[in-house]
Amino acid sequence: MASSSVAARQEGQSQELAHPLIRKLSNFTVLSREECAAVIKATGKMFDFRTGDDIVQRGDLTGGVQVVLEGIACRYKILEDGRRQVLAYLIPGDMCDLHVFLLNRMDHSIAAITRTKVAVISRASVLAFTDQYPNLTRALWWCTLLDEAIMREWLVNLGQRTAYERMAHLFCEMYYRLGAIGEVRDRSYVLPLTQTGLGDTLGISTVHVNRTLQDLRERGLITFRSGLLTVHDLPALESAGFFNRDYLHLRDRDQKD
Amino acid sequence: MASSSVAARQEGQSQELAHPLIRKLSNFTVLSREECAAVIKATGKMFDFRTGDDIVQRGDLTGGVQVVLEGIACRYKILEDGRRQVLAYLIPGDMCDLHVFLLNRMDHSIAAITRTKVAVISRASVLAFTDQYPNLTRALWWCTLLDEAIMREWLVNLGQRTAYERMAHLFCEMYYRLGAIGEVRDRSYVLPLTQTGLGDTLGISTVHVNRTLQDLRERGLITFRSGLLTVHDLPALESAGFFNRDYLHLRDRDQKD
DNA sequence: CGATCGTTTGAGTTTGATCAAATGTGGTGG
DNA sequence: CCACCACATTTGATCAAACTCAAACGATCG
Repeated sequence: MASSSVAARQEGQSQELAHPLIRKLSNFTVLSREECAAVIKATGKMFDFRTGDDIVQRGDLTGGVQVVLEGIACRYKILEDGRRQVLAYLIPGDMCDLHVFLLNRMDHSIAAITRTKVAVISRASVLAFTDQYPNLTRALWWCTLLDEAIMREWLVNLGQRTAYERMAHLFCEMYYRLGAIGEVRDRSYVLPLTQTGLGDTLGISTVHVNRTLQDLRERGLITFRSGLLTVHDLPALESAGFFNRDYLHLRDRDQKD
Repeated sequence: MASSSVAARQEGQSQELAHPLIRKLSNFTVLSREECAAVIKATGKMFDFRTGDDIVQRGDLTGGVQVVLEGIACRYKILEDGRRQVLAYLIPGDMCDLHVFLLNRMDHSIAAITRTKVAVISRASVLAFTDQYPNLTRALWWCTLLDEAIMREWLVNLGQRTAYERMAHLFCEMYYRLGAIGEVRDRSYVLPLTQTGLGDTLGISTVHVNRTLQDLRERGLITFRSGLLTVHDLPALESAGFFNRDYLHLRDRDQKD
């Protein structure tokens, strides 16, 4: 269903706005026609990944920036003994590895959690951006700062909140992030995670995920069935998770509910 | 003692290397004489903060970048009900708020945990950097990517590791970060935290911090007295914390122990 | 020399993990 | 269409990690 909505946008609107990255960068600045063209021109080969495939692996050389066009992916790290922590979810418009500049190798992996379409922008193109398009560079930089803001909130989540609060918070966050790219319909969005995946995200065991989900459901806040999350009472969910959307730095137009 | 070592460096070396920010940026690239001069020229008024003072507060307008010259500070967020999570430690050379570009307001606060000296680089100067010095811009950007890498590891810490492992991991991280700027002597470094502060960092209660510290001490890995942390057995501490320094992206010259 | 703040210890409680097993559910092939 | 398999969810029982509360003890400082 994600793909059908992208198709709809591509028919109805200009190429610029159909490009998820340009839409994302436009949240921060107004890109000139030239800058948009540069982004589109730099967008190279496209790749498809199946559910579960690694898009980038720890230790890989960072060759360029991969932009998610469709689907959802996640960053994660695995400890020697198998424990796994999800670090972020990537939705259309997000970049996998603006780490091109950081050392040569990825210090974590990224996996597709649905069928995911990715476009590559070469390292050379990004370097060229920084040389020629200061405004575009700032917009890209802004993306990394936004990622950071989200990670800070996740730190608070894992460090201070209870399992119940964490889960409520995560569901609120995804509601707003996906809402901002038009992927929320009827107070519902696609969240193709298993309970194990949720556990690896929230730092709790699968069993406890299950009980916490039941708790949220019994209180009438959400339902989560076969990868579809429905929010029945957003204000209640937000207060359950101590959620405050400021950190997402959404533009006003995205903030209406 | 931090301040005396800075003074020593300033006498013995060129002004460029004495500037903590230039030293930090030099980890990523070679700055030209002109770029160094631009950084030094942009370094404006200096401010002193006492232990416990807020350097920046949540909601503040971001006016410019503040660089830590001496001392240690921490980023933190507080929930409505008082729970507090430390998000990062800032040591000399680190920047408080490269968030100048992100929305106007800080979404978290920064506090001095020792007497801290800070220099301000105006927003205009940073914008000018991005217009005129692509190489310098990339170096600044790299700093935010490094911050991100550290935050990712903290996420793993809070999400997956036990209290004992978390603490071991944190002590390893600070050992290497402070070591890279010459602040480790005799396997010891200044870590001016209370047990409450450690708890807010590691997501555990003060009481549990105390017991975990005792545990680490009894096993002969560290001692932590009056703000001085001594590492008695670094390899053991690293394996206790599942620590792998790759994520710090240290240069080889810093990696010797 | 109180007063304040930080550390330490003990006892009881809670949260969440682990282990084990039962119960869906969706797909595949006969 | 059914049997079967793999995988995910749900439930119960037990256990361990970490929290809370309470109190004592130790520094440090005006």
